Amino acid sequence: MFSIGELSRRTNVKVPTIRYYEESGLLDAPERTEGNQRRYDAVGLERLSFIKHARDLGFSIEAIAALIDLQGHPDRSCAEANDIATAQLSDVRAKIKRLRALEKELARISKGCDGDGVTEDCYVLASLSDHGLCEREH
Amino acid sequence: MFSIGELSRRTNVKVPTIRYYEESGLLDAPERTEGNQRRYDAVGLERLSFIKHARDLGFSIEAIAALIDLQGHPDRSCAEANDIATAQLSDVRAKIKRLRALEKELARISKGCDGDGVTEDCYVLASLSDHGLCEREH
DNA sequence: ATACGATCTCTAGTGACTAGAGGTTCAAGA
DNA sequence: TCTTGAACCTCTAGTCACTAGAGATCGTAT
Ligand SMILES: [Zn+2]
Ligand SMILES: [Zn+2]
Ligand SMILES: [Zn+2]
Ligand SMILES: [Zn+2]
Repeated sequence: MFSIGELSRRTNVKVPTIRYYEESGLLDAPERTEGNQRRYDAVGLERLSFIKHARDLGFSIEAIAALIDLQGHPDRSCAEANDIATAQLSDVRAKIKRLRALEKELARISKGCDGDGVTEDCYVLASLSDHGLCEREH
Repeated sequence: MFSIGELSRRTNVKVPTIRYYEESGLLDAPERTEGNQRRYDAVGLERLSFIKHARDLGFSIEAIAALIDLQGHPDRSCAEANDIATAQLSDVRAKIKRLRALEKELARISKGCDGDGVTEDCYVLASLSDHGLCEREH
């Protein structure tokens, strides 16, 4: 049995975030001391580690709630878990694609200015004013 | 002179977003009709196009405000504009790097599950429970 | 017994919008 | 000129995943 601060230290999840997860329904409300302080056990620690890892991989709170729900039904098909992971992967890939397009344009834009001129002639400002200078869509 | 709806159509920025930009100080408050409706001119259109383009490239409202301020002083050095663009490029690159690490782990995780088993044996759920299965940090 | 760090609840703020309520104005057609 | 209805107005609240702070209480070590 350990306090919320101890749980925080063991998982690298901040105390207010742990309370937020409880309020959001991701974490079960733990036991309390007589003085109303939360006390966790190994199950709580494992659960929070799962949540932390999933958040680090970019899953939304909603997706994590669904995954936790699945975990609670060990004999159900895991198709939905697979769907959630696949959707997350697609999402990440879409973000990468978009960011790569931005990277190309930004590299071009920042290369066009050495920071030595005046703003009137600045290629950064000119580029932002005119998408026609961009080499592709973004 | 045209309405906010017309400005919205020409820039592909939604009407409430235009009002939000005005409230945030990015757009000057335009003239109003006797009945209190906003009326824009070419200058407003140009300004909003600039903002839209910068937002599409991922610049924050705050950065855009700084860039607009620089635009208003044509004879000042453009070093700051260059700094802002460079910082944005670094930011995008850092995001790409992180997302690529996530992509690798997520690809491994979702490949390890074909969605045919039960959740008890699911590699997706096992991987989320145990960061030790990950091949690298993320 | 006292001190003091940790914990409690509650409210509000972040960024960049988006949605909705309830009311007013504009412009086109009759 | 009148009427209709789309477009406009302001204001509040909601989104996501936290983060910050106030003010009060608790737990534990000395
Ligand atoms: Zn420059
Ligand atoms: Zn562009
Ligand atoms: Zn599976
Ligand atoms: Zn991992």
